[in-house]
Amino acid sequence: MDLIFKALADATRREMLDRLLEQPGLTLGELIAGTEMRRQSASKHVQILEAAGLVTTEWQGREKKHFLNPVPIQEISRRWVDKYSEARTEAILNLKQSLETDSSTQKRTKS
Amino acid sequence: MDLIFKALADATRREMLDRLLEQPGLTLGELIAGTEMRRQSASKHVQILEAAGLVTTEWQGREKKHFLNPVPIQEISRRWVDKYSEARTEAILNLKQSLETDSSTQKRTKS
DNA sequence: TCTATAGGCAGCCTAATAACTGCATATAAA
DNA sequence: TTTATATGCAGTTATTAGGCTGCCTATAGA
Repeated sequence: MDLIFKALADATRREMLDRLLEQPGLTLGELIAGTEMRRQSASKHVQILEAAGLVTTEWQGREKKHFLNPVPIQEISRRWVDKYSEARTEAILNLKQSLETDSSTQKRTKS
Repeated sequence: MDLIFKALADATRREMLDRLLEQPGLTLGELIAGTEMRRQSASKHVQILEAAGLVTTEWQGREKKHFLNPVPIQEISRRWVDKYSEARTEAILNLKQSLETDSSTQKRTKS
């Protein structure tokens, strides 16, 4: 799971996933088209995405086609995000409680 | 959005969120109880979580209570994860396609 | 066969992270 | 009022991350 979160932490990599969502099968060269990035940098990003299972690849001759694999994202969503959804109601209750609490507890103007 | 992904990229911070999910209102001292981490390190993590909107705080006297805010996680899920869910069917089709493609395209044994 | 193209791998450099120490401030309790 | 506790802020250091250059291999096409 850590690999997935780490992979998603970088905006460049999220953009790559977006592009692969729109256009499955892009090659490395196509992925960097229109960007300032060097091929080698993009290659490292792809490695990280592959290690996280977010991208699969397929060689066709000398070209390497890249495909998005949405499954890990969905697993994170199902196994991790969902438990926080259940907390929503409780969180709102907490908030209400704080608001109802005497506002004199809000000292320490510093920070 | 970047702040949220960055905040979630660190396992220590995800553990903090887990603890705040289970026990809302923990203080900084309570948060580091049982860990090897120094208070100052935890404080920085909390700052990052606060900046991402994942944690809200409330002063009570000299104590600072911490609360999980699950909303940003849900927004990410709704606005970002969901679009990848729609890709699932298509991704499976892509996979099928690759499998059906002549396997002789799988050269380059290296790497 | 020769040349151009697609990509991998290694190494280097810089910036961002995450941990720590030391010191300061605010509140609580004796 | 004095002391202990809860936290903040600044600065240092080590590790990680992301980008680049240089060079190598493999395939495609003339």
